[in-house]
Amino acid sequence: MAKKPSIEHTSLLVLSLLSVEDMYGYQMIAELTKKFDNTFSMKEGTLYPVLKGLENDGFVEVYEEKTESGRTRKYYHLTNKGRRQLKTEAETWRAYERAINSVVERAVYGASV
Amino acid sequence: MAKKPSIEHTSLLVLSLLSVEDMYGYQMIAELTKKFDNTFSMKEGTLYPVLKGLENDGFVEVYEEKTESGRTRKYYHLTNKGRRQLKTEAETWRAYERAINSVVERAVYGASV
DNA sequence: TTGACATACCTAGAAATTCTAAGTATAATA
DNA sequence: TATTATACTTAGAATTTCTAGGTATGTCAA
Repeated sequence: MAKKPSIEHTSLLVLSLLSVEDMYGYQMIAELTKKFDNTFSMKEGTLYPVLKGLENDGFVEVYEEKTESGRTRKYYHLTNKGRRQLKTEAETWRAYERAINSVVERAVYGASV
Repeated sequence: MAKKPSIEHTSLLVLSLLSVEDMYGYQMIAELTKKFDNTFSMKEGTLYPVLKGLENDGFVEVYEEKTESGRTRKYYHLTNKGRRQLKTEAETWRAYERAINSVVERAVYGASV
């Protein structure tokens, strides 16, 4: 249901996270794992290709930074174009959510014994 | 994000509709098209294979009925097993919805000119 | 009665997204 | 020094949905 491309949960989540602060991939997964407490989880094999796509579309910019320990991380920064995209995707999500709920809320769960 | 099989929007919507009354495929599409006013639409190529799957899983039962005009329709009836499945899928959907929203609601849309 | 259109259902193959299951490399720790 | 945690990457498979056809019947106008 609903053209897949119009929902795009992964990019919506990533753009939302990046609208607050710059983050690196592994950190996003940790953040989401916490919020989604065990129920759902974003896989690395899902995230990294999506990040590459967001970069290609100009929605995020990448820069490398070293920790004190010397480890290198790739930080992602939301561009203005990315922020507009976030707004669009968030609106699409909300419309989709409302539509699903308008059907699900009417559902009758009572056992029809 | 989120194992596809755990969301299953199409079956959630179908089971929800059938929890209220028996319906036939074409009717479900008409119903959903109305509720989703133009934003999303369930395609026949999506619905009918899903109905077949729900039948195989014992979530729905099929029977044929003729209209006064003579046209034959295949009506779908929700079984008790299907009703339990609906409950499960609705709970999964709500958990998923909450999780997504907990991230999206924190998003900052203000242009960072 | 013929053609056009709406209803009603079906299906194969493609497209899109996500997952699995590896792999590489470095830092921390035990 | 070996193991674990961090951090990123990728190929191929799995799953869901869409595209784009197809069949068949009933209605209605010309």
